[in-house]
Amino acid sequence: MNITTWNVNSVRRRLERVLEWVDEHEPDVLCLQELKCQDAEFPAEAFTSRGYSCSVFGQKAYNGVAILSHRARVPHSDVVTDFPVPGDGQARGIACTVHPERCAPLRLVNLYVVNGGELDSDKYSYKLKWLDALVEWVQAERQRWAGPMIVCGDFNIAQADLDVHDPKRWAGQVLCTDAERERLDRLKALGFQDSWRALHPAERTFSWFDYRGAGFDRNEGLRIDLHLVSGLPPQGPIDVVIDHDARGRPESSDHAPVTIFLGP
DNA sequence: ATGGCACTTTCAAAGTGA
Repeated sequence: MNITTWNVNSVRRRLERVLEWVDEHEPDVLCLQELKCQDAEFPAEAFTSRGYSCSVFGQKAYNGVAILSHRARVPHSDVVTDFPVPGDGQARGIACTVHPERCAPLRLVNLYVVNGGELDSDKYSYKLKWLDALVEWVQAERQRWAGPMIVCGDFNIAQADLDVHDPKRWAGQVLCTDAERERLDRLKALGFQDSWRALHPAERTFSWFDYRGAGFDRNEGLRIDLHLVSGLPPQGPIDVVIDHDARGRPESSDHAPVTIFLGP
């Protein structure tokens, strides 16, 4: 069983790249962020014809999240959207239960965390408020659901300096502030572990690279796309892969797809 | 301090991203 998270930076603009990747990797579950389209514009047919069912929470021009799962191998159910701040007009959260053939059902949360703009902006204060609401929401969800849970997505927070190509340059900048990191710490304190970091305790690798300044070619980026896992079987994730090949292709998203592999 | 690049809206300059 595997679950991919990928900020695609416009699903319509990126459709060929995404389908190419799906055909190559045949993921069981695909969590997308930054669709940048409304539900009706989501290219569902391209995915349903490949065997996936699509749950979409879209928005015009900005944000937008979706969970796709292979309907034969891993059907999904019990979809909820519009959290953790219901009615804010920002499509940033979608959750469901996935039902793998040979493991226990798993609650899956797909997030596009607020970016935050500049430190002195309303966007940044909203990001902190949104993260506070997220901690509350996940805590409640954890109480509703006793089984394994994964919270994945584009977190727009580099948790530690080891997740940053140039920590001095990024010190105190949005995505790296203590206030954001403190909220991510509180989320993890609910019983979640950053699966990639748990498997690679000292490695400096990134999931996002700026289009500007040839960030990818210079390996200058941030690791902000995560799978936080809770209540998995003792052996935990078998592997987590950040697909730099996909990021390096022409007309790619500025984020790489990140996939967690769970047994069996 | 600023721009670099990419995307969307609705046709062109501005807002957003990270």
